[in-house]
Amino acid sequence: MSDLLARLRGRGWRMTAQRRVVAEVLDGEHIHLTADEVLARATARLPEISRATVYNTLGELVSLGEVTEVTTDGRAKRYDPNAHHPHHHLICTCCGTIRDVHPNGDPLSGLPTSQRFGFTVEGAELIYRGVCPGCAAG
Amino acid sequence: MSDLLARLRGRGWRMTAQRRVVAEVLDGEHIHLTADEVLARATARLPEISRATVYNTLGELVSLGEVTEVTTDGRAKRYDPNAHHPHHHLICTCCGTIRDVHPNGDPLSGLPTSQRFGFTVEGAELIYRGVCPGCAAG
DNA sequence: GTCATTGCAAATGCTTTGCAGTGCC
DNA sequence: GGCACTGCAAAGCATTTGCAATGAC
Repeated sequence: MSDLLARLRGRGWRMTAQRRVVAEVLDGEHIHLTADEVLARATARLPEISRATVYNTLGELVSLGEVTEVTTDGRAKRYDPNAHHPHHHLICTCCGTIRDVHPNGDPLSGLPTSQRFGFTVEGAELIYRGVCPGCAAG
Repeated sequence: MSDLLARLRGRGWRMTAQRRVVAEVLDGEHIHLTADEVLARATARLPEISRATVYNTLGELVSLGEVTEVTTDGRAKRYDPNAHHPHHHLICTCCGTIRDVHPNGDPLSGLPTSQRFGFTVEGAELIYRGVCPGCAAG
C-alpha cells in the first residue's frame, strides 16, 4: 500500500466510487494486471462499474504518472502501480509471468551521445525474457 | 540486402511468389515496418497478395528467428529484419520514429543471479524513449 | 448548479481463423 | 499428386468513442 489514493486526492483528482476502486485494486498487492483483470477485481467490489470507466481511469493514472503501462507483447497492456520505484521486468516466454527486477547500473548511462542521434533521451525500459522455474520443471 | 531469401531457401522454406515478396520488402532498406506497411509495399509488387498471407508469412519469419517483432506501444507490431545484428531501439515519444542503437555493454550482464529468480534468462530488449530533433524543433 | 465523469453500445484497429481452391516440390 | 500455402470473408480481442444521464465539488 503506497497511499496512491492520498496522493491523487492531494493532486486535486476528482474522486468517485469507480475511480477509488480502480486505484485500490492497483494499489493492492496486485501488479501487472491487464485492464480486463482490473475490471474483474473492480467489479467484485463495485458491480456497476463499466469497462469504459476502467479504461478511462487507467489512462488517466498513466497520464498523471502514477501508473506505468507495460507492453510485453502485442496483446493486452499491463498496468504497473510501481511508478515511484524505478525497476525493469523479467518475463517468462512460456507462461507470461512477470517479475520486477533491479539490474545493476542505469541503462541510460550505456547510451553514448554518439548513439543518441540528437534525441533528448528521457528514459529506458528494459525487458528480460527467459523461462521461469515452474515452466522449466513442468 | 542480407540475402534473407538465400538463407530461407537454404533452410528448406517453401518458396512462393507471396513469400518472396514479403521477404524482399523486409530485406530492403525498410525496417520497422508494420504489417500494414509490409502489405502496402508487397501489394505494389504483387497486387493479388492478401492481408492474411502477409500476417502468416511475418509470423513464420519470426518463428524462424529471421525477423524480430518489436512492440513499442499497444498499437501495431513492427517487424525488424535485423535479427542477425543485435541492437536495441530508440523511439520518439512524439512522432514514433524508431532508430536502431548499440549501447555499451550487454544488458544481460547487468542482471545478477540474485535478480534472476531461478529463470533461465535468454535475452534482453532495451527501449530508450525520448524526443527526436525534428519534434524538438517543430 | 455546473461540468466532469459514468454507462451503454456501437465503432475501431489490429490480428487470427475457417475453409475451399491453388500451386510448389 | 499430395499437402502446404493462399485468398476471402468473417470472427476475435483490446481499446476507444459518442452521447445522454448522473453525481462530485
